[in-house]
Amino acid sequence: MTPQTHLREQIARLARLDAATGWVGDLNPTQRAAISYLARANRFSRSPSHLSGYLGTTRGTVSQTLKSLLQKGYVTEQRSETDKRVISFELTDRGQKIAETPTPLDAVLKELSDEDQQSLQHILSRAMRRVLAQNQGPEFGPCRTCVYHSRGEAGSECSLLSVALTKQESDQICFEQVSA
Amino acid sequence: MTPQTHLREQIARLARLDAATGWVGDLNPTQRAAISYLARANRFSRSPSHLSGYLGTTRGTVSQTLKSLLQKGYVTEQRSETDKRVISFELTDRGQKIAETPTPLDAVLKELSDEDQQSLQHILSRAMRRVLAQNQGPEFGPCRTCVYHSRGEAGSECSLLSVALTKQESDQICFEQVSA
DNA sequence: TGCAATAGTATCGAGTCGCTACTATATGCG
DNA sequence: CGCATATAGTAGCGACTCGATACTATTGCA
Repeated sequence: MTPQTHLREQIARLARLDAATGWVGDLNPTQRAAISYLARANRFSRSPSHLSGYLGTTRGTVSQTLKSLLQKGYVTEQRSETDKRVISFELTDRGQKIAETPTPLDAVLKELSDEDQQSLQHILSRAMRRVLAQNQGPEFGPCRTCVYHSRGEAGSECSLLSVALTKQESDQICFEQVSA
Repeated sequence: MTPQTHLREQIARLARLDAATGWVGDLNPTQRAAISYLARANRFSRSPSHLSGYLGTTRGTVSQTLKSLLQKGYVTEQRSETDKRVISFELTDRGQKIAETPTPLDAVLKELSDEDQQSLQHILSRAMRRVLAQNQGPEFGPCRTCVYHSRGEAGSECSLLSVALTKQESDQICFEQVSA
């Protein structure tokens, strides 16, 4: 077995074990991942299409996932005014609470030294960028790191969509984001 | 969002994207994980129970997974002589071929610097040990790193099960393994 | 000998997931 | 303008995962 395969198995196993032990209430791992995404994504990026891009699955599957989250009261949906094909989802208080609940893996990662956490962060980001380049998928990074992000006097702005951004919004992730 | 949550999401997303893009033929991610495990586990550790311990799932689920792999010709099963409750699975040539096929994530990890690969290895191992300690599950490390492993003149031996081990077997993983 | 522990399986219901087919809306081009 | 094409989302199918529960067969211990 190559060292890369060993690494890959470790990553997969960590994710799997966290998913297995991290069930909260009636949410399976995918449903929880969807909630995590909605908690981080900005208002332009909370549609089924974007979620499927982030999760690496199809729109059909995501549609089902969101339908069940809707039925269980974790999210609400709203059709866009400007483009009537688009639906934007939002977390309810109940969903927000789930997003803020740490998993067993969170606790373990917190116990690592700051140095280890930073290295891990950097190495995983590098790997992630390469995977995404291979998939030709968007990065979903935060606005503040984007080439279209410009800091004005009264706040920041997205020069691509021509909208003002609050400080909070600059930290949210966006499907259009391109690392500067 | 805490930095740990960000790390956890990166791990989960990498695993998810690899699973999504890494379909080989008619095998889903779990089925592939099962094949990877069987390729690495020694002859004492290739039963449904051990696989379920490794994957963090239940015996019932694993039983189904192995049944479908059996039907599709990736594995064969054999009842143990000594304990007639136990079934040991083995990869067919077809299964072996799958285990040796690298995934997209393998390729990406290979492009990382040797230093990054080593750091990642160490940090993930540390995290894994803590997760397993929390779950009270076995490590499934290779025999050669085990407290019960003793190197004799003609080869190595497992002092727990009292069996001689070939060089190859010392590199396989075992459900009884306890890091020295 | 008898009873608890263990290994594995069957079955159920909810859900994932790729796939194909479908509807509705938007957009580009002649 | 009008029509073709692209895009957003959904419905339904079949294979499968997964937790849960209930079950059989075998083993081990008191």
